[in-house]
Amino acid sequence: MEMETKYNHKSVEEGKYESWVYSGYFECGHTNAKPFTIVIPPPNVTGKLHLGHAWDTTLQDIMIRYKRMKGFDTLWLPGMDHAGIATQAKVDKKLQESGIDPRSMKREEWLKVAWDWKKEYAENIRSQWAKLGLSLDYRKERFTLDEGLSKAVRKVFVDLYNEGLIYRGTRMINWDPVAKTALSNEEVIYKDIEGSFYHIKYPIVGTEEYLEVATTRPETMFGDNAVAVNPEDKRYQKWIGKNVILPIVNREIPIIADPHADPEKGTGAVKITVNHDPNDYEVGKRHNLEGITCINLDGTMNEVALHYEGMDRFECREKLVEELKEKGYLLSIQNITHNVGHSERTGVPVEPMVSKQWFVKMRPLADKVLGNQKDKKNKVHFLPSRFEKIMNHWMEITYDWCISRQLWWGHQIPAWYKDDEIYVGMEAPKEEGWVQDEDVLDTWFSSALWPFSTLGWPDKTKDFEKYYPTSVLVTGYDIIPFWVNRMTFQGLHFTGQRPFEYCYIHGLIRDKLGRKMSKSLGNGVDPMDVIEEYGADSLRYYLATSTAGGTDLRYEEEKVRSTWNFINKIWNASRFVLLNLEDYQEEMNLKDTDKWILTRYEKTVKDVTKYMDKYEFQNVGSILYKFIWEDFCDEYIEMAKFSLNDSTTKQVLLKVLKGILQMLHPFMPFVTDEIYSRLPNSKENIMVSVYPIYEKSYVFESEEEKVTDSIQFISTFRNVKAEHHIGKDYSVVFQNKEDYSFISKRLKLEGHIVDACEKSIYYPVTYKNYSLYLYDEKEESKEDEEKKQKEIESLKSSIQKRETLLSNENFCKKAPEKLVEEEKKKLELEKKKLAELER
RNA sequence: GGGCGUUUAGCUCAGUUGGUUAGAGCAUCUGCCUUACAAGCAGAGGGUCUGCGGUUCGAGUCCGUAAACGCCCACCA
Repeated sequence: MEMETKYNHKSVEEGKYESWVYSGYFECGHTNAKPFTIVIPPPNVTGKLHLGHAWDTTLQDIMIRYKRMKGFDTLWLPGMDHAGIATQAKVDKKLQESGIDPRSMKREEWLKVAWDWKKEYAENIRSQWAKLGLSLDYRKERFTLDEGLSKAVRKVFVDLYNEGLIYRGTRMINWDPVAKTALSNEEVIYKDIEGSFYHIKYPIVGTEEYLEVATTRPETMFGDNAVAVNPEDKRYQKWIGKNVILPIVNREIPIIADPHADPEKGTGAVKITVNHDPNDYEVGKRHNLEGITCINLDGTMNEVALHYEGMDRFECREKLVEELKEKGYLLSIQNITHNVGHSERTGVPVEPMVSKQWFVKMRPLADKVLGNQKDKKNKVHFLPSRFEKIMNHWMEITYDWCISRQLWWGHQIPAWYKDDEIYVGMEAPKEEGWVQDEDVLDTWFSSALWPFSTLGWPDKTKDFEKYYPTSVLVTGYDIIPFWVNRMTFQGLHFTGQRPFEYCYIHGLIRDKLGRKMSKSLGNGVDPMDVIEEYGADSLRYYLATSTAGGTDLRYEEEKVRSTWNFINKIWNASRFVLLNLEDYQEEMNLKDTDKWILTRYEKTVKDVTKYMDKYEFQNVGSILYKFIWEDFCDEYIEMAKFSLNDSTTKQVLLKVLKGILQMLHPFMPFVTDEIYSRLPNSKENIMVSVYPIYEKSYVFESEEEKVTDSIQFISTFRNVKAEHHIGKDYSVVFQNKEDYSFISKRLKLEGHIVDACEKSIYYPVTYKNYSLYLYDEKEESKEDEEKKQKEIESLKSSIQKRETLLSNENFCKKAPEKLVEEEKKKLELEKKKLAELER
């Protein structure tokens, strides 16, 4: 079938993915070669993939496709994450919208709904992966709640518990009052918000005086245990040990001395609410204060808050301030901007709460990572390397990880209770009367095991033996604390090895103005829409080559369009080659121009391979773009038009085109497959063809230079001709006996060449050994003379600069000889040109 | 407060270990329908590489310093 005259991404991409999957090309285990493994960062089963996913997965697909063509046994393992809080929130919302109160359901009933949800969204995600062309081995697909992965989770929990690295305890934790669950520190996002600083009068018992206490959270005063002042603070020293009366509540609490009170902040006297503030909790421990809880788990006030019982915490704040004002306790209100922790998932301000939860003791695990990172051979290598610091810093300051979540969607904690006894084990105890912990584990607890749990661990499977540790992990820098760090310590602890050799970090996708893409701004771009308009190949190439590693990417549709143009260029160049391929023969009799393109091609193969091995796709992109568009299309194809009957030309065209397609294939799998399949003798599919290998026997330095010089001369000629607006009436006189046949053909000089010309207006065109005079047939203008003078001036100054440089002894002594020689040559050339101009 | 990143053409970005006249896409200007491609071809204009100081024969690149913007961590009564 003939190729269409324009690249049509829809018809090219149609049906290809299905045939790839069917053919089994994506499956690992075809060879005994060295394995190359990537586990996909499992997307959450909460929605559609966004551009960030498209970027992240494209990078991985490029690595996998490259390594596959390089002969590795590649495994790219797909999977998805149950995403505890996020999914539960979505399922709940859906139920509520249909008039059902999710919490009135039985756990089992609710889970059934959640699994249906999961199924639907997993299908959707798979179809998006297909659109992107990802070469995933679906036989190995995993889900974080799979039986196998659950087993790994239980094993890790039980082992850590037995080693004393998991414990249950009452601590102050971050509480999400909407999701009604505990959170880890990483799930709390601090945001600057406008707030008020309320100055409240706390009367001192037995006096007429009072302490002025400033707080941003007056509603917590029902739980106040004390007022703290700094022991060094002269203003308050006399009151230490006395009591104050809590307004409204009318409860006496002591004035204590504690360094936590900062004399510079607020009034220097700070109310201590042991159960509702992390710092106060520490103060409480130091002073043996019994905490008083005044807020319920759903964010409403409890009975301690007297007549505010049942009221939402923020409404209570408002009403309470009014009451304080009425009763004369409110001294002033100051407007301030302060940082308040919000739940990453529900977005509401978190409530510090004292609660019994499960924790992972982090110190020993983190130390193991820090130790391993000192081992250059076995550490996780970050790309770019600076991101290692982020992980190491986290390991240094990390503290115990709260892993229990009061949710239904997740791995239920493998702990059973009977009276005061606790049993932790892989399975429920056999005796009667044991009740399993209702809570589930933090989603990241199972994600942390992903690189090995997906390969069958803790069983000693063949996959685990062969494909672990994985080769590269690809993710955004925002996920380092949540995931990369935790995979690293769990991997080291349980497998004794790093979970991945390299950790390739990319940035975030932003909109054209540099803003994060978000639902609230409405600036999100659906990758499926982009694929519809420009094709997956355009999107992939754009995403992979537009930015250097680790930096953010501003999405620009114009650039995707420009990539489409590039593919259209490749399409048409291929069309040209294929249209001229009849009578194709297997003999090679290389001309200079063939040697020129082959030399450049080999250099391209060498450089591209170098950068592919370093995963520097931006560099690969620019090298390929330049080679394909400029060298292959603009020059070689144009040259080839003069020798299309030559079998060698055809063969060179084919050889270079084939290599181009192969090097582009990891970036644009669909269109390269389409064109490659049309090439003669392409028996195998491009994705399992052998990646081009640098061949020195096709490098011809002197011929390359010779042809490059003529190309430079051609370009100089066109430049002069265009600069002086010379139309079709002109004559040329060659100044020496070089071979101009090739140049004449490219410039279509035939009919313009004369032996000599009488006209006085002429322009010298000189490049290296080539030199001719260009005569314009129209009259000389003043403008032309000015231009000529300008050129003379700039030549003179350039000559001067070079002479100064060359007369510098240090330069001649210290600079590389080659550079000095080149400078000398250039100087001579310029002098020659100047002489021509001034003749 | 600690750390990191960015700052290069009108816009978005490259620029490998210091070495010709700092590159690309888009945009702009000029001339071309030259049959692979007008979503193209051939040319052109546009940058004191954020400022200052230093090392060097030579600095966008290395060192120091200042600024602007952004991010992370910690603190945040």
